[in-house]
Amino acid sequence: MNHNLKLYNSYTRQKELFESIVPGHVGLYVCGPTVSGESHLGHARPYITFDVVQRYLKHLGYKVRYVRNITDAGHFEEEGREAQDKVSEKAKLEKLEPMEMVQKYTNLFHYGMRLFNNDEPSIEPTATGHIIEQQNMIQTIIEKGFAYEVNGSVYFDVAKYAAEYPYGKLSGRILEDQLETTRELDGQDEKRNKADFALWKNAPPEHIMRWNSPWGEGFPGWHIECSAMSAKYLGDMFDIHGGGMDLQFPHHESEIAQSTIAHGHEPVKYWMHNNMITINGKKMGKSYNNVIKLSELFSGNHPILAQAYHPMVIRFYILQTHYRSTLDFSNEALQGAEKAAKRLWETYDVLNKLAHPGNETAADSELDKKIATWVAEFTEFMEDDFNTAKIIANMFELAPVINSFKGGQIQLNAISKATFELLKQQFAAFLIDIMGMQPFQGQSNDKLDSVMNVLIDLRKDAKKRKDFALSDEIRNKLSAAGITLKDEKDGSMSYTLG
RNA sequence: GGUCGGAUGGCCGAGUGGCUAGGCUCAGCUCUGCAAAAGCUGCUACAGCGGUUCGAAUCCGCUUUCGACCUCCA
Repeated sequence: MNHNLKLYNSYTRQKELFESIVPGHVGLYVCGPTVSGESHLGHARPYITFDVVQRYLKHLGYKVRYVRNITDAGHFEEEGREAQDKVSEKAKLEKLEPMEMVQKYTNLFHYGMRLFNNDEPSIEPTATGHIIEQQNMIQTIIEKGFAYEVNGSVYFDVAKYAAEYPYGKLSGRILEDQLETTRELDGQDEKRNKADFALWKNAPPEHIMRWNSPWGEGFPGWHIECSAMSAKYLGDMFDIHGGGMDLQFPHHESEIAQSTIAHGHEPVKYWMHNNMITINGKKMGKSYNNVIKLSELFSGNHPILAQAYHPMVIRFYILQTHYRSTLDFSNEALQGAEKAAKRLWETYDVLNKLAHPGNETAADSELDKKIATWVAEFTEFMEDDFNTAKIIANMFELAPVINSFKGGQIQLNAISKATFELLKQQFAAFLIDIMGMQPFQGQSNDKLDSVMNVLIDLRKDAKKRKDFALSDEIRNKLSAAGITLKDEKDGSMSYTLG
């Protein structure tokens, strides 16, 4: 593979040259959603971020197997309280079958992903569909002596693990701190150490989701699903594991520990973590009760929202910032992103309609060189840890030039045919194929086109007769209907929807 | 309390030891019957205090301040 892709590995805390384990192939695992509720703006970030990652890897020529799970078993545990299953608990409240609710939120999630124009993962495994795999993995860990069973539950022995392996390396924490902060055990506690985490939980009688196991009826612990499913579909050592930074500990740290024992080595070559979306400086998340759901975002139906935002505006807004920086939500920021995204898209349209005269040498070699540089930097920036923010900045450097070609301020022969073709091809490749942008204004169609042509002819005629009252009326009424008419320099007229 | 990461102009945001990031907003101009769009021009920056350096917003230290994780979280 001919590239110089560097990505920031959270595990080593530095940018590393990407080299796939199997030449020509990439295994990518991204922690998917827990479908016990509707996805919100915060969830959009990892899935858009890693969509671009897998798009770029494909662009480089890799065959990518992209696995993104659906957590539908809802196996969470809460310290100091009886283990409970949030999925089944909420289902009772809503009087739905657990799987009915899981299905509903899974569908909503998929709907959102499609609107964002995220490619579908190659495999989207569910936790409930891989109970056997999870049990097998737990069994292996028990056999190797790193897990113990108590009253139908199985726990991972973190202290024993940490004696031999660097537990806490990914999240940068020291186990001693965790072990020392022993809190009072409230009788219920079965763990040998506070830091131990559940691989399998015994299900209390009221628990709806339950499966048979060698340890009795129960349900899998939180972390084991990702380890079991990634190993099944990507092998016990795969290239990239992605997810939100908030999953680094304990989720990903535990994945490393489990897999290391089960397979005898670490499971992942490169760990990638996206930063959070914040609102008023605070992380958007259910614990803060400050989420804006995707459906609210698209409809504008939320007290904080000044308007509705198109999915492509959200995508652009997310890509305008580097994925490892926090990104603060505000109406102002979204509105800025909306204008910028529209202008960029229109520039792309303009570029597509330009016809180069065909000269081999550039009339303005300096401009020619500048353009070639800006275009070449698309690749350079992408390969520097997926810096889409800088790519977009370069596209805006190009925008005035492209528009000037159309406006006539700059002649197209200023640049060579080769440079023009490269510009056109790379602009499309990065904007459409790699960053995954698509048109976000209303799509026109043949019928609308013919209706509009009638109106445009009427207006042209009115203008010719200097009947500006009529020409303005046509334009104003269309504008009220959400259609914008533009008088082009050459006397023609064009229209845009929305 | 522990660990880690930020503080950039009206807003959002990139980034680097010396070279205009970019976008949005705002003002002026060109074009236009008028608009819109587009183009051109302009406007505010690198939290504070020290240090290293010929030179730091960029490296180091301290201070102030915000946040993330340590519990479910993308």
